[in-house]
Amino acid sequence: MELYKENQLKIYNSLSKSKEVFKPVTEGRVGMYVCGPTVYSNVHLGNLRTFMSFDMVFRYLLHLGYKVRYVRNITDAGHLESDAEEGEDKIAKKARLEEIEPMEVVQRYTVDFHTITAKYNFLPPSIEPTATGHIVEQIEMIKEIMDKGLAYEVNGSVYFDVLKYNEEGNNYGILSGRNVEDAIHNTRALDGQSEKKNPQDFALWKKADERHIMRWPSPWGEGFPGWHLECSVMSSKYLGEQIDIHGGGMDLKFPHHECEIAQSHACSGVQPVNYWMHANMLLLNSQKMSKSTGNSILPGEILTGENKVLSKAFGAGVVRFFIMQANYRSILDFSNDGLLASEKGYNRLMEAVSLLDAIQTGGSSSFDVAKWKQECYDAMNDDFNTPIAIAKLFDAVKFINQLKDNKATITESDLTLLKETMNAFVFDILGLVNDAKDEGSNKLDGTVELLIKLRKEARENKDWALSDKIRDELAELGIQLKDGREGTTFTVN
RNA sequence: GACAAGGUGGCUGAAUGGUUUAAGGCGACAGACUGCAACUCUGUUUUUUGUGAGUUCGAAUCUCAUCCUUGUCUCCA
Repeated sequence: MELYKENQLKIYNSLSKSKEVFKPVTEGRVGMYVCGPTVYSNVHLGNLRTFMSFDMVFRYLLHLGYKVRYVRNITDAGHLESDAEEGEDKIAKKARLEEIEPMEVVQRYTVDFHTITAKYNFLPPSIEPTATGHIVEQIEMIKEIMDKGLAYEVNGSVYFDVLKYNEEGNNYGILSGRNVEDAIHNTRALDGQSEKKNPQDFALWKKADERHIMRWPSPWGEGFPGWHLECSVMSSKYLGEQIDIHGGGMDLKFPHHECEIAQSHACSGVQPVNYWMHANMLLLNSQKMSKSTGNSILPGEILTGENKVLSKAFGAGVVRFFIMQANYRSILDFSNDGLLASEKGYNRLMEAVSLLDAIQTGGSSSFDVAKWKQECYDAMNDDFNTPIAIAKLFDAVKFINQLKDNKATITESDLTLLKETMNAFVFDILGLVNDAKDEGSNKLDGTVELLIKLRKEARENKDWALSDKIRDELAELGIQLKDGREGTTFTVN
């Protein structure tokens, strides 16, 4: 029997602002859409956290036995600059600065994005559609919205008529809690000579001026699609009119997701998303990340240590563990101290998992493995509460260490259950990787074993100066010797 | 200004009315181990939940006020 039948998953729905029992449209299948990266620069660390949260959601749904179609788009059409660079496309701007083709920029940062997500052990989505690959569908959707009378053309651009949409009994603002009247007051002063009917209307299609490189023909002339349209188009194309889960960063709630709801609802007449999930933001050293103040770091720079923010390089598994120790809906403070603490905890967890293969079984168990297992699932079923799940894993770590010291006992069947559950949660669900695993080569092993042997001889001769020299200099190289009852072992840090 | 998400121990970070005299990780302290350490293990430790009122038999959890942080305010993940 599939695990989802015995686990009642609850998800916090941003739309209702409450935890709801998860019930997919089609039993046993889940359609999930997550707003993907804009590929005109390296993926932002905060963005990576969002994607990592949904990678965990994807993993847990798969673990529960759902057939999941996970769609995460690539925004490669670029968007307008919000500052004085009027009418210029972000990707086109970058391309001009670097004197290369726009699609070259797209390609470079798409590859970078895939490289980074692979390093952080993300599962690839089921479909990764691009905005530029769906221009035809986007034009079709605009036509459909115009046919319903909810969009209008001005000078080669098409805008969504928000006021009319609301007059027909809809609620633009249903997700973000904003009301349309306030929006008028807040934007009127800034938006004097707009060609829009109302300031809160948003663009579905934008006319391209001469300088705009990325452009496509349309019934309204040459132009490019509005930012919000691609997600409506691609989610309905691959997941249908009503999808189960739509995810993204908190910052996308308004206007992006609000506009998505309006566009999709205008076409289909139904609420397009059953469960809206929003991952919270990330701070760096208790402050917002900003390139201009230097308070920023790229995901790749964490792994190499080439940055001014952290004292050393950290493995992808450590970073992932650190992020999973916080709830996806909480603001997370990324810091050197936080990572150092997580690294220790992470190492303890991994050591315990490694120990599982060498455990002796007995006639009884001094730990209720079945109950513990259920508690792990209960944590995940409660809106993917990974911090609690990890706390539970450390209950098992303590037990495993007691087993190693023969201070606890376990039966054969309980050990099998313990191993299965630990591996499922640590590797399949949390997606952690054992950073240290593949670092030691045979040559290194042999060399260190030789030094351990020399040190052992020195110690037998009470030559503490020599034995300490070997120990300390190896430590400086990142090789830590561990003197145990049955001899000396080592780990590579 | 409006809307949204938050403010919990030395740090990180759970718990949304009573089984929590606030989980787990890190740190600190003590013991075991060690030639001494480190590692590891075992045990102990700290806060009364931004501030001020209120509701309740009972509040971190609900209400009100106030301060602070972060995000967003229409083409910026």
